[in-house]
This record gives sequence, C-alpha cells and structure tokens, in this order.
Amino acid sequence: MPHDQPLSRIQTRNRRVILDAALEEFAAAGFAGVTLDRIAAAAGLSKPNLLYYFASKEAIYTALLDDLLDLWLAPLRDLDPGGDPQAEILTYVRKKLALSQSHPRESRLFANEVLQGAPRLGPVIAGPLAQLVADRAALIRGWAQAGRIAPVDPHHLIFSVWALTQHYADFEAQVRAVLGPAHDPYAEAGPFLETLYRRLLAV
Amino acid sequence: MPHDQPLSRIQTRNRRVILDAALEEFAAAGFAGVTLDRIAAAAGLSKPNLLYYFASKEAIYTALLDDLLDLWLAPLRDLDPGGDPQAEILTYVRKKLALSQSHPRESRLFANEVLQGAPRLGPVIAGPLAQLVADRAALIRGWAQAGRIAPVDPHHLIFSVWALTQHYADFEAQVRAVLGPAHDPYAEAGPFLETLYRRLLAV
DNA sequence: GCGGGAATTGACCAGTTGGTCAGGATCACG
DNA sequence: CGTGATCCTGACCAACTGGTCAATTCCCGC
Repeated sequence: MPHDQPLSRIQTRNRRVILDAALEEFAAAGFAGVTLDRIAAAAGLSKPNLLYYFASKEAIYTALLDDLLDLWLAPLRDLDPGGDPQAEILTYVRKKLALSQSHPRESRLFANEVLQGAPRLGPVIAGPLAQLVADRAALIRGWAQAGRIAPVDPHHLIFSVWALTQHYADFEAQVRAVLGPAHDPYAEAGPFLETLYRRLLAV
Repeated sequence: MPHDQPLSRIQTRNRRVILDAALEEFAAAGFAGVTLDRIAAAAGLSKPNLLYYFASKEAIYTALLDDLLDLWLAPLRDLDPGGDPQAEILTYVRKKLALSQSHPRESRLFANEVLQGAPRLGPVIAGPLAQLVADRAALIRGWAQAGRIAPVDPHHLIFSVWALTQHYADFEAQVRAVLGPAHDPYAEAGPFLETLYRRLLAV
C-alpha cells in the first residue's frame, strides 16, 4: 500500500511496469475488455501483487488517464502568442502528429475514453481542457482579426488538428490496411497536413 | 433459429429491435463492455429469446458490422467521375458530415472496431474497402493531374475527410464539452469544412 | 546476521457472464 | 378447432471476473 511519502525503488519500478502493461492492454481493448489477469501477465506479476500496488482495476485506469492529459495538451499549451501565427499553428500540427506517432497507445486510450462518453474524464474535459481551448481559441481569433491568418473558426480549427493527427494513431489499423505495406503513413501525412494548413491559413 | 429462406413477420420485427438495441449498447461501451442482459433489457426481450434469434453475442455484433459498411461507404462510392471535381469532393464531405450527424452510433461502432485493431472487420478493410479507396484515389489523382484541383495526395485527402467528419460523432462528448451548450457543432462544422476544402483544392 | 517492515503469493470467494435446455405458450393454417 | 411449427421462458451451468486474506519470502538498516 503506497502511503503518501516515500515510494521505494521496488515500488517505483513495479508501478511503472504495471502502468506500461496496462496502457498496452487498455489502449487495445478498452476498459471493459481487459482483465486484471491479462495486465498481471503482461507485467510479469501475480494478480494479488498488482492489487498491492493499485487498489483496483479502476485505479490503474485512472492513474493512466491522469498522466495522459499533460502530455496530450502540451503542444497546444506551447502556442506562443509572440510568434508568427502561421508558423505557430504549423508547429502545433507537427508536434501533435509526432505525438500520434510516438505515443499511439496514449492516443487510443484517450479515444476509447471519449468514445464512451468520457465517463471518467468528463469533468476534466469540461473544466481545464475547455479552459485551455477557450484561451487558445481567443489567441487564434486575435491573429485572424489582425489579418495575420485567414479568418477561420478557431475552435473548429483546433478540432481539425486533433482529428487529423489522432486519426493516424486511432485508426492505424485502417490506414495501414488501405495504404498497404509499401507506404509510411506518417511520412506522407506530414507534408499533406503542412499543405492543408498552409492553404487554409494563408491570408 | 433463422433458416435461410423465409423470415417471418415476428422474426423481422424482433431481429430489428435486437439490432437496434445492440447498436446503442455496443456503440456506447464497445464489444466487451456490453452484456447480453443489457441488450435483452434494452430490446424488451428475455436473454434466452435473444439467443433464439442470434446464435451468440458475437453474431449480433457481426450482423451490425455487416450492415454498416454499405451505408458507411456510400458517399465515397457516389463520387461522379463526370462531375465537377471540386463540387464532387465538397458533396462527399457534406454527405459524410451528414452521416456523422444522422448516424453517430454507427460511427462510434465503427470507431470502436477499428480502434481495437479491426479484429473482425480486418479482411473487409484490407479487401473491398481498400479496393474502393484505391479506385477513388485514382480518380482524384486524375483530376489533380489534369489541373482541375490542386495537387494533393488522394489517399490522405480521403483520410482527412473521414477524420474531420467522423470526429464530430466519435468525439462528440469532447466537442460538446469544449464548445458549451450554446453551440451547435454540426452547424458550425459545415461551413468550416467547406472553407477548408475549398482552399485546399483551389487550383 | 538479524529483526521488522515491505513485497509476494496460493487459495479462496461471491458475483457476473455467455450460453443451454426442457418445457410451456402462441401463432399460422388447414 | 386442432395441430404442428414457431416463439418464449425459468431454471440452470461452467467459466471467468475483480478482489480478499493469511501466510510466506524478501529486502534493508542496524
């Protein structure tokens, strides 16, 4: 039972191993599709030992979601009000696409959660996340009104970045099956999205 | 036990009721997140009665997926080689967005399936679906080479339509939470996507 | 090297799940 | 109206699930 303070070496290692195994499983099968036995096997631990580190299956899942949001929203947070508008947004797109490529499991975990109505992430989405988006939307609206990018709905611009980048992680099975083995989805998506947003935002 | 031939009045009605209830449940919770008891309750039937009409939970799920694909791909199939390229693609986007709005459960069912690696739809995606996409990609490439739309990667153009339209159904919980109750996501998405594709495709 | 807390486990449990089955109700049809 | 097929159900089952617990092993500071 992890108290509040120390977190021993063994605790640190095993918690990480468990969360990594659980991320793999939850991302692939959703919360209900995963059993503690599977996570335990994937982590190389016994089921009771899992529950020594986390109070419940729910607690493991929640821990994963908690870790997720900071990583997920960082690129949006990074938008620099002082930078060049078009370059800032293109950098955002690039970072978000890179995140889909480097962290597809996190993307799928998040997609699973939201798909099912965000039962656990609901308050965070309606609260801090919505706040951040509102803030960045205002920034983008300012750029548009100053004539530095073309006028677009800033909320839907942000949605479009999410949709277009996360699609390559969340629907990877489909993308790869359609493109065939000879294509590298991410290598092609980069230039495509670059072109798309350049044309959309050009004044 | 439905044989091959007739399908009585009662059978027709109850199969439809079951599939409708199951669609609701599967779309909201994924295959593993749903129990036969829930489907039975939602359909107003007893569990053994469910299994009188469908051999298994799997069979219900599969029946839903089978029905899904035709509906889902119809707009892409409708692309008219003889029409105006830009208008054809914009019509495709409009139809696909309308489909997200009118059939969000189907969209989420499909998303759930692909998210989890398309374990059941895999062969159909790699087969007929990939075929259709290849065909339409060739058509679009032809338009681009003829200078009738701007040069873009046709596969990723199609992916972008899927991503941008399905996002509003699949991530509806997030979209609504971020926009707040005063906004109508679909009403705003229409003009936004119209602008986006107009600028992307303008020669 | 030893004592006590941390870490680990096998055995177990109550609840749930997908699915079965024998029998009863209901319907279509002559 | 009767009869056979269709439709429906309560009772049941084996397998699995998340979670518990007492007992054991391991590790670290002294």
